[in-house]
Amino acid sequence: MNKATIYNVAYAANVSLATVSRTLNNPQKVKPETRERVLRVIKELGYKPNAFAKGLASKKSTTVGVIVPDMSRASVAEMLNGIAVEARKYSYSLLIYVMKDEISDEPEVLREVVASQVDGILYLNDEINEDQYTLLNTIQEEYKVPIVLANTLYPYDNKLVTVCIDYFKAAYELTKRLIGEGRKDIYLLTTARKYMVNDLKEEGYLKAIKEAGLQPKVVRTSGDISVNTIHFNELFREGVTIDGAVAVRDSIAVSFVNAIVEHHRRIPQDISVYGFQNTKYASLSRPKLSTVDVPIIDIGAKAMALLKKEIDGEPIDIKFNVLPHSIIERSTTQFSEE
Amino acid sequence: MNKATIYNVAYAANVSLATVSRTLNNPQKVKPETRERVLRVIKELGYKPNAFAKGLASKKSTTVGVIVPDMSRASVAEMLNGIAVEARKYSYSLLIYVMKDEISDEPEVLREVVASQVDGILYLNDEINEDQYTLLNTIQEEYKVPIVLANTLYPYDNKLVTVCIDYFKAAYELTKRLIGEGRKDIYLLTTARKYMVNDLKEEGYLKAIKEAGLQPKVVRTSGDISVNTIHFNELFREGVTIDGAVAVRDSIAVSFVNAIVEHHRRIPQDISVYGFQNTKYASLSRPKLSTVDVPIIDIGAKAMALLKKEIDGEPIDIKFNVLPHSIIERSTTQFSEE
DNA sequence: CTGTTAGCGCCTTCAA
DNA sequence: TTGAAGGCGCTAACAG
Repeated sequence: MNKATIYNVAYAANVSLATVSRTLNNPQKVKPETRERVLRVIKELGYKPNAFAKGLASKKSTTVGVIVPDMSRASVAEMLNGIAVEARKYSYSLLIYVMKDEISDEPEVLREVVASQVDGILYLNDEINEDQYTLLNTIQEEYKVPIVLANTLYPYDNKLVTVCIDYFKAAYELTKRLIGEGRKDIYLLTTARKYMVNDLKEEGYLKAIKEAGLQPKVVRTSGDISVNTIHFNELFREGVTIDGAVAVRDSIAVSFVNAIVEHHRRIPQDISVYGFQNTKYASLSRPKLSTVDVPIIDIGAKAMALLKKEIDGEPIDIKFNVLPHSIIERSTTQFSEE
Repeated sequence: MNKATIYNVAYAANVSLATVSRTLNNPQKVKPETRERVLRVIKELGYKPNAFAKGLASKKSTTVGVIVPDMSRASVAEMLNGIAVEARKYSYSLLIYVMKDEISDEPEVLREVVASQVDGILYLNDEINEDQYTLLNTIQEEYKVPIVLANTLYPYDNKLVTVCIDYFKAAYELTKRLIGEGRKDIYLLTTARKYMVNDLKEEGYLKAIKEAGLQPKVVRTSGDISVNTIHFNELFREGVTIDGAVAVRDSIAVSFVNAIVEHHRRIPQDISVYGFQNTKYASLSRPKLSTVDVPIIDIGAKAMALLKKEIDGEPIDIKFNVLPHSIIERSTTQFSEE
C-alpha cells in the first residue's frame, strides 16, 4: 500500500515515467486523454511523489525554513498562523527551528537549515545585532537562498527583505498621546535584554519626551511575569512618581497594570498605560489595555508572500516593507480626539 | 562556496566517498587518522550532506511531522517548545502543518505529511473523533510511520501511543474542591465545539456533581474572547444562580472572572472559579486564577521522546502515558487542605 | 579498514 | 506528444 512509485503509475497507465512526471509538473505538455488516464491511476494507487527524490532531482524542496525564538511568545505563535496560511497557498511546507536563547550556535543552526535544502528562510527572531545581520547576509549570498525578516529589522542596512511596522513611529505616537493627556512623568517599560525592535520603540519614546521638554524615564525589566511583577511592585513601594507608561509588550503592560491596581492608584485617572501588540492579554486584562495593534498575522503572510516571490526569482523593489499599525484605545488611557 | 559534495571532500581528503560517508555516519568504522583528515577537509570545505540525497538513499529523514491546530492557542505554542528541545537532542527537524479548522481535508494533509517522508508524526490536535482516529491508525499501519498523540486522546481505543494528563480526574478533583467549599451551583464552562479532552473534563465534572447530589449545569460557549464575554455577561444579566465554576481553558476562566467582577459579585466569596492549563493568562489575571497545572512542555517532550523510540523500533510497552498534573490554588478559590 | 558498485525515485534534456 | 537515458548526492552491501 505504501510505496507506489512513479514506475508503478507509469506501468498501470501504460505510459513512460516521463509522462507521469509531466502530467504532474507540466500538465499542458501532455495530451488531455493520457493526462486524465494517468491522473486516474495516480488517484487509484494513492501515489504521492517522494519528496526526497523530487528534491534531489529538481533542486527544489517547496519548503521554507522558519527560524523562531521562544515559541511561547504570543506574537510569534500568531505570526506562524499567518505564515502557515500563506504557505499553504503555494503548497509550501514549513520547517521550524526554535532558537531558545542559544543564539551562540546560530551559525551552526543556519547552516543546518540550508543543508536541509530549504528554498528560503523566514527569520522571526526579533533580536538582530550586527553579527547576526552579517551572518544572515553571508548565508543568503553564499548559498543563494533568499531570507526574509519578519517583525524584526536591522535599521542600519537593507540588504535583506524586511516586513514590519514602524516601531519608532508607533512608540512616538503613544508617547505623544500620553503627553496630550497632560502626563508629565511618563515611563517606558522595556526589556532588559536588548532587542532591536525595542530599541526603536525607545527612540520613538525619547523623541516625543524630548520634544515635550520632559524627563525620560526608562525601566528595564524581564519579560518573565513573575520577575517583572516583583520589579513593578518594588517601584511603587519606593513611591515612584509616575502618571503614564508605555510598555514594549502587552504582557509587560498587563503586569504593570496589575501592580498599579494593587497599589491603589486609579487607571487611567492617576496613571495611563499603553501596551504593544494587541495580543489576547490586552483584551483579557482589566481594565482592558490600550495598545498598538500590530497586524502580526499580516506580517507573517506578507513575509511568506515576499519570500515566495524571491524564490521565484521575481525582483523585489521594496526591500523594506512597513505595514500600517493602529492604536487601540481601551480603558487604560484617556486619549480623546478632541 | 555552496555545493561542496561528498565527492569534493573525498577527493580533497584522498579517500573514497564511502569513507567520507562512514566518518559521518559510522565514525568507529574508520581509522582515527583518516577520520581526522576527512573531518578537517569537511570543515575546510564547509561540507554539509545534502538532506535529499541522504534521505533518498537511507530512507530516513530525521524529520518528524507535527500536526497542530490553531497555533495561537497558548498551550499549543508552549508544547512546541517542549517538542523542539527534545527533538534537538536527537537532531531531528520539525515539519509543521497547521490545520486551522479545515479538518475536512485532513486525510489529504496527512498523506502529504507522509509523502514528505517524515520518520514519524506528532499529532497535537486536541479534537479527535472516531473517523480521525481510524484515519490516523490506518495511516500508521499503511505507511508504517509511527504516530504519537500529544495532549489529546481517543479513550475508546489504544492503538496509538498517547501522552496526556488525566483530564477526567483533574476536572473531578476541581469540582470536588468546589463542593468542599460548600458550593451548590457549580457550572462547567466548556466549548461549544466538541473536543474529546473537554468531554472527559465534563465527565469528571458530572461524576463529582452527581456524587454530591447536585444539579449539573453546563454552559457551552466559544473559545473566542469577544464572543464568550458577551455570553457570560448575558448570563449574569439574566440573574443566574451560581457560586462556582470550572472552565475547560484558562482563557475562558479569565473571561468569566472578568464578567463576575463587572457584575459586582465577589471572588471567591460569592463565586469560586477554576481554570485549566496554567497558561500565562492565569497569572496575569486579577484576581489570579486558580487552575490545573498541565505540564504542557513535558507532554511535548515526552511525546517526542516516545516517537523517537518508536522510530528506532524500540517496543513501547505503555501506550497510554499519563503525566501528573497538579492543582494550583491562587485567588479565585478558597480551597483549604483543612 | 577502505574502495567499488548499485541503486534510492524523480526530473529533464534529447530524440523520436 | 511521448519515450529513453543520464544524473541529482548519498548510503549500503559486498569485496578486497
